[in-house]
Amino acid sequence: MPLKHGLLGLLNYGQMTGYELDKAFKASLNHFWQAQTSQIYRELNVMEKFGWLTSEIIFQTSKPNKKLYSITDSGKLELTHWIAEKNLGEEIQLRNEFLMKLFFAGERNVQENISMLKTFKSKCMEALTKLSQTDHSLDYYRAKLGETDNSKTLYWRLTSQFGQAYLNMCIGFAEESIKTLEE
Amino acid sequence: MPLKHGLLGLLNYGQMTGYELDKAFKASLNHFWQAQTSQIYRELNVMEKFGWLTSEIIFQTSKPNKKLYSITDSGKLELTHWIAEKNLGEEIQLRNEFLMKLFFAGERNVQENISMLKTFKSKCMEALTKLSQTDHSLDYYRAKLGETDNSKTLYWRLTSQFGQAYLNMCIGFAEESIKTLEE
DNA sequence: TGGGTCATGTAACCTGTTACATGATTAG
DNA sequence: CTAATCATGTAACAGGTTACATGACCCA
Repeated sequence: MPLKHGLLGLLNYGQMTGYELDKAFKASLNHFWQAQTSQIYRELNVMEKFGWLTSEIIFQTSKPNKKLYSITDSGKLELTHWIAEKNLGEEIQLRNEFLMKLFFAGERNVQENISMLKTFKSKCMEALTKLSQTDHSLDYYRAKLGETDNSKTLYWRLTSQFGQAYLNMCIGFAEESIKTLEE
Repeated sequence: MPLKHGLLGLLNYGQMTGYELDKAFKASLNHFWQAQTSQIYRELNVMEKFGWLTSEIIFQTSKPNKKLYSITDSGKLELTHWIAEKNLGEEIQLRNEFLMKLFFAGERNVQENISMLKTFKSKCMEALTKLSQTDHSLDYYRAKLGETDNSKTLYWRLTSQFGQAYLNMCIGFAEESIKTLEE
């Protein structure tokens, strides 16, 4: 359950409301996992029932009240167990709708497919730009956590490097494929 | 709906039963999309209700009866529309549980993380071996379709090349990351 | 006065996963 | 005799998506 564990991991850095979690999630984990705001609120309820979290309502005037979540000891255990799971294997599988389209692209003429690959390439280049923005928000969160050493940010940076390597690979693939089709 | 359209695409090559579709799916599309057998049967029912397919029951002695599906004109239209959709964008997003674990790996000691990356690397190398088997089954299906030209198999091969490039990128990433952590 | 931020969700639906069920034939 | 192949699913549950609702405050 990667979404639940992602939320656990973020709460392990400190207490947060659902609203803040949603923003933190989208600023840090979004390039390799996506979640809707509504889904995050739903999962938080479930996780509280599991005993992984506790919540406390903060009453506010001139702003809506909010619910501050904290990770419990049981939640911390769950997080470390999940990280240590030896299940790596299904987790590496690709699920890619673009490749599904490409697979069946033989139904169309070559020109349309070249233009599809060009669109793909430019989307990847856009995404690459956005990823560097993720790096900036990592710096922001590191400052917020008052991290002096690299123990956490090192791994954050690794995931972002993976994202970059992936997108560069996609761009290279698109270029190669376009060349092949142009022959 | 990539699964429905993947099934449409396969049926567009010729009539098949659910059982045969399941095998064809797993032999050709599985490296970028996964589906359970039960899900395939369920989707076929839905697609028939949509009018994308028709089915005919083949009675057999000494073997269970079977249901042979054929794509309709409306199904063919749907397939080509879906391929031509200009939505490329969400389709390129990564969803990777391994990266989620890596992101939060700062909670553990470096040795455990190095060993996780080594496991990751060896799983990727295994997957690379399996992919070359996919190439063989593509040859098998090409022969079955009696394809003389490359119009379809060219695109099949491209998706397989993408898979190879992806896995090689993962292996390189793992090696680099292990080096960084060993410092 | 209109749009953005703050802050919470519910409801319905679609898609994916897991577990289970049946039962004959055929190849080693 | 046993395991695989053939061939079909159902049921329950988990996870993801889409659409909608509420309402005050603040800034331009």
